[in-house]
Amino acid sequence: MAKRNSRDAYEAVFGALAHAARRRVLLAIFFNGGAMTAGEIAAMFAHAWQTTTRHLQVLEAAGLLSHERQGRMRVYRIEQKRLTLVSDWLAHFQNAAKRRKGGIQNVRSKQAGRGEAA
Amino acid sequence: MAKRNSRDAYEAVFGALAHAARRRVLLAIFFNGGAMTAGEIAAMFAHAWQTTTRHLQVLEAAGLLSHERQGRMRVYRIEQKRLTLVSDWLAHFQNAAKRRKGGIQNVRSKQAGRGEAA
DNA sequence: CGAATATTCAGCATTATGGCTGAATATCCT
DNA sequence: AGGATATTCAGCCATAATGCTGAATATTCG
Repeated sequence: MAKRNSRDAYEAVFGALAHAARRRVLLAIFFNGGAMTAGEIAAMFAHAWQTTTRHLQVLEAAGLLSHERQGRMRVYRIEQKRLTLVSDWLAHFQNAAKRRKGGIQNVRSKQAGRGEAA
Repeated sequence: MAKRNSRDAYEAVFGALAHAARRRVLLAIFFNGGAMTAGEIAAMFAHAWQTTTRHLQVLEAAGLLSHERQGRMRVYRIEQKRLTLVSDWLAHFQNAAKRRKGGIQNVRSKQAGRGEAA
């Protein structure tokens, strides 16, 4: 319970990617074949293992990682598909069609009512 | 002085994208032709204008926006090129070559010394 | 000039984050 | 069983991030 697409999905994914250590974890797991044990991951950082544990939880909560127990160790696997959420978001900016070209020139003369839009 | 590529560039950009309001600002400006006044942007949100001002500063510090004064109003323009930093990062995961396939199977049997690597 | 408009700057309070240390759990080995 | 190994859980603290309100600043208009 925590990854129903859209809504907070973006929130979780972008939030997870906001920390260098977490981005590093994803990259490391990826280049390691897609999976790594918690210990291997924790060993990459200078901070306490427990701190990494928390990062792993954030990544997992965002759906970017999943884990599976293997004996007494825990293997984390990267969920690449989840990253498409980011590329999808970026894709918006590719859509040159919807861009209402002109911008700056006709910018002044608007500025009217301050509506709300949560 | 604060956007020498790499190092903190990723930090700044991913950090800026971590907040929904800021992602919304980028999208809005983009679909508005690439530029919008501070007031127009602030009007999209339910929170105080000053709060938006801060978001705009974060985005600008990350190099995702730039501004220019136009009379008594300030026009913010989106710096799309800066977004390539994100797609570049995502591209790593496309490189199927470097992936050392196999993963899980040979995962146990490692777990050795905990080195540091800030 | 003086009022109105458009915006940012400053400082404050609250909440979120990230890192630490000390348990607690679950396996594995002998 | 008892100890070592692999990890997470809990709770604490310092710092960062967000949102708010009250100035302050620059520009335009009558």
